[in-house]
Amino acid sequence: MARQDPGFPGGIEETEPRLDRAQIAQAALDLLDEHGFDAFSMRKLAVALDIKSPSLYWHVRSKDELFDLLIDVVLGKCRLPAEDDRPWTERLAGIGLELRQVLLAHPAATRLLPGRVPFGPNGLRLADHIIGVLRQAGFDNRLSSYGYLLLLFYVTGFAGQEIAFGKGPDNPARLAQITRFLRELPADRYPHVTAVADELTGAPVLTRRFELGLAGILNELDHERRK
Amino acid sequence: MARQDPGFPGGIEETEPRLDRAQIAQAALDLLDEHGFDAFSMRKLAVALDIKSPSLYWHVRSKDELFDLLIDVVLGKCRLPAEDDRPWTERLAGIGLELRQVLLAHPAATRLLPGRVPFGPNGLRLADHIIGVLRQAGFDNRLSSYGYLLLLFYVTGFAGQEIAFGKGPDNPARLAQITRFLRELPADRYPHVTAVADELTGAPVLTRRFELGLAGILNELDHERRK
DNA sequence: AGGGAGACTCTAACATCGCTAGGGACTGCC
DNA sequence: GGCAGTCCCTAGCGATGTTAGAGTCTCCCT
Repeated sequence: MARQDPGFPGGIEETEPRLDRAQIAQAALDLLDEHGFDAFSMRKLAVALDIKSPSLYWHVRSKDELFDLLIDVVLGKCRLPAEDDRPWTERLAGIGLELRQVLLAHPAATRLLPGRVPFGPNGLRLADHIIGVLRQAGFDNRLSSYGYLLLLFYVTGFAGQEIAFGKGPDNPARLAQITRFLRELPADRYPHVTAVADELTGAPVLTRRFELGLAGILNELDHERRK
Repeated sequence: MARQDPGFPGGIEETEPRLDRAQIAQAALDLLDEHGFDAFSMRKLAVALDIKSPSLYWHVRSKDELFDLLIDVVLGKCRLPAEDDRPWTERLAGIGLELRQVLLAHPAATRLLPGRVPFGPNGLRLADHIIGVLRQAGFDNRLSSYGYLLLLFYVTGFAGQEIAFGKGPDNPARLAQITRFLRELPADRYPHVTAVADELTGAPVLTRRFELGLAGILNELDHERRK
């Protein structure tokens, strides 16, 4: 009989110390990091684990479930600071930056996040932490859940697009390709794009932009509370 | 010899009225809309077009390039209002809402957007419009490009996650599944998540939350200019 | 009129993929 | 001794993205 796991994909395991699921997910993440998303397959993962590919399916229901586990491994790398007395905006901004950095460190895995609900054990721990910060700051349940989703959506969306633009730790070639493309555009048809082409792809780091939008979201959340 | 297209994927075609690329992309979008992402394949697309699958490769370099074209078709559905005298924040907020709505109307296609640079003809038209609004409002080139990327990243990220949570036009079942899962969580381990579980998945529409974050981003952009 | 160059499609096939069926070996418990 | 569970295997199915290469049709140039 196949090994069981709870009803929700990527969900909680009732007996924690399952040896192999963690190992498999980690190996998959390593493969993804090293060779990229397109080069990944269950068969290659099996080779990396010195196993035949069908054996994987005793531990994991499907490739998709593996990806859920893998996302949770990534989220587990997010360090959550212990409770402190900084203002909540500062604490959440820190978490946002941390999450973005973790995602950027695993570009191939980040491509899997959109379209998934990150509610494995580590994802839930992250969610609980964020919602906890908001509730302790005096937000009601409704606004706390707003805040969590906004933060999550913003960070994953930003990081995902950031990777697409080639601003992962690697891949400056991709950025150069985009820049060249934008420069060669007909200026009469896209006057504004061509005018700002260098600024669009220029700055090698988007951190400033990221912080800008993040601060805006947190401010707005604050205003909403005072209303 | 294979049909040519410019160096950048999803880029501009030099002679506009290519008959079949548009038809193929539209048919692919229809297939995606109707049967979802996982059910899509080049062979099925060929059947839908009453063609054998290898013939597709005369028009399109690869499945990936097809996806680029397809994204651009979706972005083309974004209606851009003619120039008016509303304040720039209002104009951009309108575009953001419009873009989100267009993406939500094509959930399967939206899953393709993260990880891609949306610089087909329609994507560029959209970019030029947004950057144009900002520049006319007095933003310099740097902040205008900031603003465009922020808006784009935020909207695509939000819509993508929104779809993941099952809040597309369809799929209330998915949402119910998540709610049930959250309710059954151990409250001692995830006290905050379980406390706000109903609020997290409750409201059937996220528009309010979307607008909240969007307003925050635009406000922050405004502050940045005044500095 | 003839010929050649595309444009567009086809058949055939390759390598790879996710995944299932079914069975063997090992362990520990009644 | 046997039963149940755990974990891995071999074999193979059906589907996928893509390439090779040849066929047909149209149109233009001489």
